[in-house]
Amino acid sequence: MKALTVGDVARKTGVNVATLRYYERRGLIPRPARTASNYRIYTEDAARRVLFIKRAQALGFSLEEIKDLLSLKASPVARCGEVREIAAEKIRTIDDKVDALEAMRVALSKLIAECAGEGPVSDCPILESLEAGKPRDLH
Amino acid sequence: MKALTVGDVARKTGVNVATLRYYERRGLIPRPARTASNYRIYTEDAARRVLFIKRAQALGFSLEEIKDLLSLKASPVARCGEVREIAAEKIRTIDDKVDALEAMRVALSKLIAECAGEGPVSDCPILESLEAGKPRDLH
DNA sequence: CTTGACCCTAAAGTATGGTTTAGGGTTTAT
DNA sequence: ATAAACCCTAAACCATACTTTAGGGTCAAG
Repeated sequence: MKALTVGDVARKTGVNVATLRYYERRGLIPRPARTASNYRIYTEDAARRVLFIKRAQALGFSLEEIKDLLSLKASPVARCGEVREIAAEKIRTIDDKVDALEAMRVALSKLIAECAGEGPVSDCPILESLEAGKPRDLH
Repeated sequence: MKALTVGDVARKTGVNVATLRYYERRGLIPRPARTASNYRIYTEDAARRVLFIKRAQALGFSLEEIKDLLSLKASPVARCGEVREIAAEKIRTIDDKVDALEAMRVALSKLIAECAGEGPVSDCPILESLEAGKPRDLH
């Protein structure tokens, strides 16, 4: 396998070189070998690992969770069920976020529906409903 | 109207006293009058304003956006349509977030469906799909 | 008159995921 | 041999919304 510089890995994976060094500090990618002049030397494996990280991020995993996923992946005794449970838990937190956003959406839609969009803000039903003493059924 | 200390307002609104001082620094609530010993003296109005802020936050508005809403509210020339437009724009960003979360959810569900939850992680389809060279139809 | 509950300020810390800066070597092409 | 393009480190900075800490006054009850 051929040697890659930090810039090569950055280009291959689409991340900033500073980000690669940051991932290394965070323990998400192993410390690579170094040249005599102290330059990092990566293998293709490192680039693959960065892509793993990016994909997991796209699925909503935090760097800490990805770190857990990676150590699970490297563990000889870990069971597939553990990974599945992490994914299932992530779905639950996604659902919670969606529910919260939907509630906001519904509340905002109601307010907009009440607002003709005309007249001064002193008559604005949206602002009015945000004021104390007039708690509409926003929840 | 009777005078309220920062602690009174905190209790009435359910926020931390440090948060009230923070809102003041951020320009979300006006600087209140002070006693001879430099204690903040609030009116009921201030408490109402804090509740406005909390409600707007619950609808997904950031402190900066709430600041805009508050100045619009105080403006004699502002039109109700401006508030409506801000709310409409907020709905659009909420929808974008929901869409992104739904996409994650779908992708994770597919992965979980593929995983029997048994066997070592070396055979885990979830981890496999996150690896390079095996980009399933996650999007 | 002392003690505990409150108040004050400025500054630093928390969490998340990076990016930017400062200051300084190395490698590559011309 | 020199300039551009890269590499290195440590530390600071960005956004968001607060909380915590440190060090120090004030007020009400007993």
